[in-house]
Amino acid sequence: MASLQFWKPGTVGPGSNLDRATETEENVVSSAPISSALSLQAARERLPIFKHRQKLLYAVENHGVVILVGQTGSGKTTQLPQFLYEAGWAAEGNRIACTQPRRVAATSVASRVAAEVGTTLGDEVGYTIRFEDVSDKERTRILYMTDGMLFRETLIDPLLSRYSVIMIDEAHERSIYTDLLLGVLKKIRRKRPSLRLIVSSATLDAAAFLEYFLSGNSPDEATIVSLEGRAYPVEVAYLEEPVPDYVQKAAEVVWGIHLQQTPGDILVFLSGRDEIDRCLEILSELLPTLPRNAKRLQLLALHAGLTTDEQLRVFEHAERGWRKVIVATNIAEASVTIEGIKFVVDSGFVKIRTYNPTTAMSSLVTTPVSQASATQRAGRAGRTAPGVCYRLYTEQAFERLQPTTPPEITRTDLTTPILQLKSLGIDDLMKFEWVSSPPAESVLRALEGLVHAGMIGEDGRLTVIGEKVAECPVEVNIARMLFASKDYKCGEEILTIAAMTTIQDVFVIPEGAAGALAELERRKFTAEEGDHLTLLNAYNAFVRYGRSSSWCKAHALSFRAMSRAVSIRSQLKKYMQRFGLPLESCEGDAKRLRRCLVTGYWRNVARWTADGTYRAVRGDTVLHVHPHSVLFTRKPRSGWVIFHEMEETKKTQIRILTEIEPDWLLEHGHKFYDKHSGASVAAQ
DNA sequence: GAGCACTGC
Repeated sequence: MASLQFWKPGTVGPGSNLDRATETEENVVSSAPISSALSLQAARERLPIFKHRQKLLYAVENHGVVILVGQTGSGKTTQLPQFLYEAGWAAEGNRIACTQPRRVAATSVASRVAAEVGTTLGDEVGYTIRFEDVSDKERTRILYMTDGMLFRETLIDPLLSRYSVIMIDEAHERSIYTDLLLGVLKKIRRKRPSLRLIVSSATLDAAAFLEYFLSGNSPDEATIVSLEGRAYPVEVAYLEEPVPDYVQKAAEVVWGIHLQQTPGDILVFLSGRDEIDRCLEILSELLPTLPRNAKRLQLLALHAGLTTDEQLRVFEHAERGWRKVIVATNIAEASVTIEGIKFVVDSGFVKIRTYNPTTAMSSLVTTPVSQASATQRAGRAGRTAPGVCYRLYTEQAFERLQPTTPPEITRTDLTTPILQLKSLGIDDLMKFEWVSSPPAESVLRALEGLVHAGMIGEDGRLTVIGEKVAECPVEVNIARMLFASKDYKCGEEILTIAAMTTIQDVFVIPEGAAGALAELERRKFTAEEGDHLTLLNAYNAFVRYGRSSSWCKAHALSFRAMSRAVSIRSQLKKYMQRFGLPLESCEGDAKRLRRCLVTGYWRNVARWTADGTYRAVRGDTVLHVHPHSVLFTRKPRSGWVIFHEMEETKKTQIRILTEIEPDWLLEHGHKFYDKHSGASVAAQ
């Protein structure tokens, strides 16, 4: 059984100043009810950031870029935009923007600040996220938004002329849009020096951001301002010896903490759903051995695959005499904040998606976390009181971890980002000042793909269709399909399919017996042609039965995902109308519809083989059908399929398949060879 | 016969 004497202690985090300000957390979804603007104002002024007010305003006044180093709880996100507002930065029709990598953060912070300012949300203080614009064109002075939204705005207003100050929050997370925005903003600053930037970041990355903005500029272009945080100290304990099975060890450690009877909830970081289930299973087998007088242990899972209701359960307070243990994926590292966590158990692993430009394949692999990640995880134990973090690896192993996680831009398909940069008039990508350069191979492959798809001409400039597709918030191949629907007279259906393929986890298949029932429900939508038409059926049924959540529940569909599909569809519909693409129905002519699908997916073709797997026509890779596919159990009659995406996990899998006829590929002028017979099966 | 880390437009 777990015994904690093997641990070697150490400490991270700030000093133990327990005389703290009243809790007024930012970025917390479940915040306390708002009593009155007056008491909020009092709470506001107790925040540590108030001591730095003059220093901050001076820095913004005198430098183009301020790198702001401050921990969660310093109040930067809620207070700094207000300081700037009060200091007159939003005068004369100017706006102050603050970007967030996530939608919930943008909305929850905006509503908090609106309350502090004493205004209705959407008036002086507002937010803009995809599908929701709660702001006023004339009156909004402080605007919270997702970084993706602000990047999109640069496509319409390349100098972002409405804004006087732009604060890029959580920049250390290095989302792809954060990186693209920083690159574009550096360029904008040269053309419009009156624009001020604030880049908010964790300590580790501040120097890199400073160096980035100073490069090629005068020394007073950028400066660093540090704020003290308000987190509590977290004691860190390492294993003395590595363990072979960290899932087993995680369960043992949780059990050990629990038996010690020190109060406080436990948060465990594992890499995925499988591990979470296994860990919870081990713990539930131990439950009967719990001494009669001991506290009870409430076991909870937290990962993105759960329904909203299931996710919300982790926020409920444990009943008297119970302790919560939440076994989570990386979702609990930054996206979801749970109050009252006193113990963190960190496996030191995370699943990371990386893109290989050479094979055009992405892979999802369990990888050791970075030191920055491990520090962030540990910090989850010290939000409301001092805490302890148990790392399931040795201190030497921690020292060997890479300092930060590689930014998303270095491990993703750049097709869409590059199309958008081109649309911004950035034609020479080699001269673009990336915060972190993506691999040259990625840039080249993306350009090559864009030329193939007809988005970029031989001169390297955007084509007419390329200009339009750059505006569309979908992947390039999907956009191509939308445009081709005009020729195949199936705009209505392709629009639905485009929306459905961009959402994830449409079908909710629970564990155990309920899962088998859900599988049967799912089959009711099955189209024999494949998954694209099955998704179309599910969408049409959802709309026909009144878009109801109870209907979704009864048919194993995610109401959240389906509602999102409705929003995406109506957004894409506006683009189609703008581009003069007709919304005709194929009137049940599935063949026409499938031929249209080929216009988008002609690079994703696979051929069935006798052992039930497929071979990629490009690259000859062995491909496994994802178990959620309606073609998982069935051979396609023609033996040929197109697929939406492929991903390497333990095996290389393809998701969302549709059967096609090989000669339809002829229309795309691409040549494929049958590797076994050597015969050209489709040639121009 | 078997599986999907997390975001965002």
